[in-house]
Amino acid sequence: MHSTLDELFSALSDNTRRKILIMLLEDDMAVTDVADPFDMSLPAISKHLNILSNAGLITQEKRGRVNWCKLEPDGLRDASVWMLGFGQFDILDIESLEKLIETHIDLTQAN
Amino acid sequence: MHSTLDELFSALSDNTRRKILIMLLEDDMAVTDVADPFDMSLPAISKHLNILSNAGLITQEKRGRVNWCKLEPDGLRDASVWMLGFGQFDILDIESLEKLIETHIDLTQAN
DNA sequence: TCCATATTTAACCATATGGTTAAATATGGA
DNA sequence: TCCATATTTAACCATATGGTTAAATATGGA
Repeated sequence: MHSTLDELFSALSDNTRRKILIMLLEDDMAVTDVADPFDMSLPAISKHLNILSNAGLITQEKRGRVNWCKLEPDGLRDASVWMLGFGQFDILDIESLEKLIETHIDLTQAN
Repeated sequence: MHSTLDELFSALSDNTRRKILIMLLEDDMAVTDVADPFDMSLPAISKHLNILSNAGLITQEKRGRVNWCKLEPDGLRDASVWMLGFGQFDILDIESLEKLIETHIDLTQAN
């Protein structure tokens, strides 16, 4: 639950783990299916998934033999907050931020 | 120059380095002054500064005996872009984003 | 010229990280 | 009951990381 910024940024610092996060953006996945596209052993993937869990970026839920992995929506929050707090957010151009907000408002009103 | 996301997130995953970045937000600093608040040897700080440099988060400029460290304004860009691309930006509440934009616009018009 | 100051380099060390293979564990299903 | 499937655990390994102290280097200034 209470993962540190160290754990968060450290979890994000590996390309395999970032790819896994992107995959989980699509849908929840079983460990074996997460491992499939990688040229790497199952235990290695299992370890990566543990690291992502401990960082609070995913959750895992065992149903039967299958351990389902799903993205934790708030996982990136603390990292984003740190970066915002860092005050360097002018790095993102305002237009794309405004678009993001419009999109968000549209979605909000649609619900 | 071309630092990878691995290097970037990895550089951010250490609290000493994050503190150094925050310090440099205030002003450029000499290596010795950066080291001052930390209970750590100068060579250790020197290594941290190298890691930050390689990640593109700071630049160093030697003038005389003194190596001046300064924040690289675009350093966090790639990390932010990845996080935005990840599409999880609803994690930040819209109001604070809007405030950020207003502030930015104010600053822009003031210039 | 010679000492002080600022910083890096070298050599080292303990622990962490990211991978492996082999074995163990747990559940599903014939 | 017994085999297959899904996954983790254990033991191991090479390399990376974050720290240390001692020595080297380079510049400034009396």
